Amino acid sequence: MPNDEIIELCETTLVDADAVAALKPTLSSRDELQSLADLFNALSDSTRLRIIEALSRRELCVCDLSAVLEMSQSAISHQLRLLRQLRLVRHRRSGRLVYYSLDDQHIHGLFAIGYEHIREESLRTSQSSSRYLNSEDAA
Amino acid sequence: MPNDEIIELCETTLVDADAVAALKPTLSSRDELQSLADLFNALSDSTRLRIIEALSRRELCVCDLSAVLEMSQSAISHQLRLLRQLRLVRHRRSGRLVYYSLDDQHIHGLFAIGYEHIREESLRTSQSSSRYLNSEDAA
DNA sequence: GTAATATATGAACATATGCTCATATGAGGA
DNA sequence: TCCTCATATGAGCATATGTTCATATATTAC
Repeated sequence: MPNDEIIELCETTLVDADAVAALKPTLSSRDELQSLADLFNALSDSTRLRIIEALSRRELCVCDLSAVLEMSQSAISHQLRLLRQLRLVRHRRSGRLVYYSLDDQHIHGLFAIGYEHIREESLRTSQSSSRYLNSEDAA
Repeated sequence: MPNDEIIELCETTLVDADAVAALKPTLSSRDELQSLADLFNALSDSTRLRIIEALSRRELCVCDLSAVLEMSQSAISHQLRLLRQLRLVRHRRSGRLVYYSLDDQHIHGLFAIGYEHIREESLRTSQSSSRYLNSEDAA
């Protein structure tokens, strides 16, 4: 692939050129960060999170998942495909049924930390409504 | 808001009706999972991850961030707005410059776990290419 | 073999998203 | 005041995404 086209972004002024130069080589590669982004992207949709939470409790076949989420079988299957491709779920066939289960221990950790964030965030916003700080950006 | 419209999804057959009925009330609310999804969504784009990683090293003004990422000031500003609204970054004004920094300890944990996943995943895929399992879903 | 059923998948559609471009805002210096 | 510069933001556009609908595939029962 044709890498490194000439980038002309010299519109910007540097405030701390040394810091910028020192920082750049220490950052992760774009590929790595893209993979990370793909992982988080799998968790960025509430339907997929609902699927993941349900599967974290027990293995389920597609039709039961469909019933749990009250969504169409097709919608569930499409999302399962995505989760499968990212290796976040595992599947096994049993006759006509296909059972899905979680295939990643990291997900529990990500959920746990995510929940901490949500909880503290709801605290923060309820505080800031009765306080003088950060009246902006509350959208 | 008009909640609970009549949902008719009885197209699906239940395999384990008891399990489904038992599982449903134990799951998180849709609002909670939507908030979680919003958080992960903020991390689901590589530009934003690059911004977050840079800010995790040091506070930066917009123009230096722009230089570090080699992207336009406008693109960076738009993404910073999103991160600000989600309270993931903090900003302070200094004359004409605006300095941004990370405003969330959870992000480090999310990054760490995410990286573990990536690393193991790259192991798994390099293994499976020389093995007989999982020839499918390798996309 | 055929029929029935569980799941997978392609196409289509509406909506969301990330960038660019042009411009607005806000602060400092003349 | 007027000008300059750093940042913010709205509009527009191209692409991505989540769902539905129709249909394909795979397995069991007959």
